[in-house]
Amino acid sequence: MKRVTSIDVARLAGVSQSTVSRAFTPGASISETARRKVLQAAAQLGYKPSAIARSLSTQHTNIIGIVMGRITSPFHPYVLEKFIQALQAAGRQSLLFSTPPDQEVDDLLELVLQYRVDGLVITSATISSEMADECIRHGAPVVLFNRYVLGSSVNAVCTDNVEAGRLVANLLLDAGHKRIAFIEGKANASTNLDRRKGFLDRLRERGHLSCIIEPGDYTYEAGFEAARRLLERKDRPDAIFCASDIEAFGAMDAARYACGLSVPEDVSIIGFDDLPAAAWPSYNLTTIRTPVNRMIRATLDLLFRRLEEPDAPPEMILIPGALIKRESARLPDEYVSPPADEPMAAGVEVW
Amino acid sequence: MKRVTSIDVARLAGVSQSTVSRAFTPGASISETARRKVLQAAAQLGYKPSAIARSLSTQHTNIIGIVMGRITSPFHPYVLEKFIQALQAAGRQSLLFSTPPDQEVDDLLELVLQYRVDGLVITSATISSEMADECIRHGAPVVLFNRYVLGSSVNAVCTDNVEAGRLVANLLLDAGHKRIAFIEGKANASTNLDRRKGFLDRLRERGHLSCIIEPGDYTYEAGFEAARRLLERKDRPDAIFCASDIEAFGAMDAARYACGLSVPEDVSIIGFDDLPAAAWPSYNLTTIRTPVNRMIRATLDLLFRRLEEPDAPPEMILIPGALIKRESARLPDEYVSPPADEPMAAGVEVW
DNA sequence: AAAATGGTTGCATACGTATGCAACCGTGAT
DNA sequence: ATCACGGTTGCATACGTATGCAACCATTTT
Repeated sequence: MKRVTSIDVARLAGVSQSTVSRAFTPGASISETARRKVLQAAAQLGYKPSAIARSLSTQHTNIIGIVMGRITSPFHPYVLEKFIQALQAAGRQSLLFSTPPDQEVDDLLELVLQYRVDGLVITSATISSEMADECIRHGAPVVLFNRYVLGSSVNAVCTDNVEAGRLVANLLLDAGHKRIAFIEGKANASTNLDRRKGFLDRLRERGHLSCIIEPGDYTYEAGFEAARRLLERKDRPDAIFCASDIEAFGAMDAARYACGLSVPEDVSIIGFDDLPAAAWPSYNLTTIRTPVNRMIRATLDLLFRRLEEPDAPPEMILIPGALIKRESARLPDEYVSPPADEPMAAGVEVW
Repeated sequence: MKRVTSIDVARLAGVSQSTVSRAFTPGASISETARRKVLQAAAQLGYKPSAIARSLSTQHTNIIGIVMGRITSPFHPYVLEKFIQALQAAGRQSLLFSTPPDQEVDDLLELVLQYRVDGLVITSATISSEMADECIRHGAPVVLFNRYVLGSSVNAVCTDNVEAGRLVANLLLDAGHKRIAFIEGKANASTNLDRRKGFLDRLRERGHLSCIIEPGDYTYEAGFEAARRLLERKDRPDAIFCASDIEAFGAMDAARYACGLSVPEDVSIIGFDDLPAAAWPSYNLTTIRTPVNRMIRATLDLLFRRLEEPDAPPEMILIPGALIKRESARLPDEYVSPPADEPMAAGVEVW
């Protein structure tokens, strides 16, 4: 099973290897007749140029590395699909990595860099500024998606989680809720931390000092159990802000099926993300929509700009979320949300 | 920004380039002292071996191509995550492609092969035997996941959709349902076709000739609308088999919130897949569990065997699904399902 | 002491493509 | 007819690593 190379094609077409190469290089200096001869010979032999050899020669691979924490987390598949298809459309390939529970991102980076990726998108995982610099030094600019590094030494695109947390605090207080609780996401995820911080800060600023905090981990089960614990207390909360929709679903099911309560009559529940299921009548969840599409666009835009100019100073782009008002929470009527991003949907054009 | 190569390291360490190469090749013939010298020099220079150059030299890339129809389809993210992590653990990388709505798999294959992948997993998309042979000829064995090619000329791992369809037919008839309907998945997906075929064939074999078929496309919205149409008929069905869980969720919501019916008192609903949400109390869906974990294991196993022996005759592996009995359907008590695969969960070890 | 053995090392080359450079060709201008 | 010029082509080399082969060394065997 001998591999067919450009030399074989050249021989058959009666030209030099250079000419074969040029026939496959758009914009190269080659006559139409030569190109036709070459392409015909190539087809006859079943020749496909080797991207590996080309990469070695040109010093770039056209490969973008994507490092994703957990692919199964809500809306990550959506992000991944949009990324991949946009990159494909831009003539680039995606080398995908997922950090297993026990592994650090830094170990993976070693591998990623060995494959000489042209650039790198890291989703829902952080890297140190030093590692980012190391990537730059190896010629691969990095953009963080949904994470950022304080001091802004790394390119990053992120939801404004703090501001969104503050918004929810305002809304719940404005609607007259008295006993307010928060169900956390994964303990030290920056998204969770920021949402909590904005929420608690704003509550405190408005003189509401007691907020019960239940631990969670961005799963349905955690939301269910946390809500059950909350709703079985004697000082049962009348409003629960969940750090994610998926936990909010668990919380609603706990309220209804484990505690026999009504939502929002007995307790208001607010989520975060606006997953497609949030619109299903079973939940009809009031939630903060993460501006995924805008984030994806911003990330690709930033990445492509950095591919051109790797040494430009890092940018950090913060995009606001927006409230999507449905039926799971009592909220003031007068509030109107600023225009939200499009919802997650197959047809959305990101690039 | 000069790239640091093995030659630079060799110079600093006072050895030959070959020795540097060997220091990074497990099992190569090199003394402990030399290896240490090299590794130290490499660390000092920030050297990382180039996987590209290595690939060119060794004639294999350690890259597996993964072609996935829609990443956002139910349980695909799960499959992808398991694949990626298992491949990573086996020291291989994943080049991921997703077929956009308008593109054919065959065009993508061209690209995939240019990157000289060592092997190829294709999920929820089919390729012709000719293309599979072409891949083999280029040194990349192919395994289809969740699809197969008739005539069994391509390696494939698949749920036994026909048999599962027959099972559901039996169960619904045994429970005494009279007006039975089927909500389809994506029109010409083989999974949809096979489920329908098994279901209808078995109904017919048992003398039940009338089954209303509503079109669908594997989405919540389609399930919702299809069920609404069904349930507004004067000869309202008393049982609906949905080609997927996600459609079943839509169907249940339509029954409850659009038609004011009770499930399963007024209508039995059965799904397919056993998504995590099927176990949530809001749905509590009776469904056929797709044996994803077994399928993933079988696929990886088959792939790894073919990487060793690319020319072995193709295998087609069919894995049975199992009924997961919950509360959305009236079914005979006596039926006990054979042992099911583990449910989809983060902790499941696939490799 | 000589020879055989096994472990290390370096040399030279292969892997497949891209591209700078010089050579070449034909065309139109002078 | 000569020259300049732009478009094509081939030659030669670079890209960074792996590896067969021969040379080398230290150790053990005879």
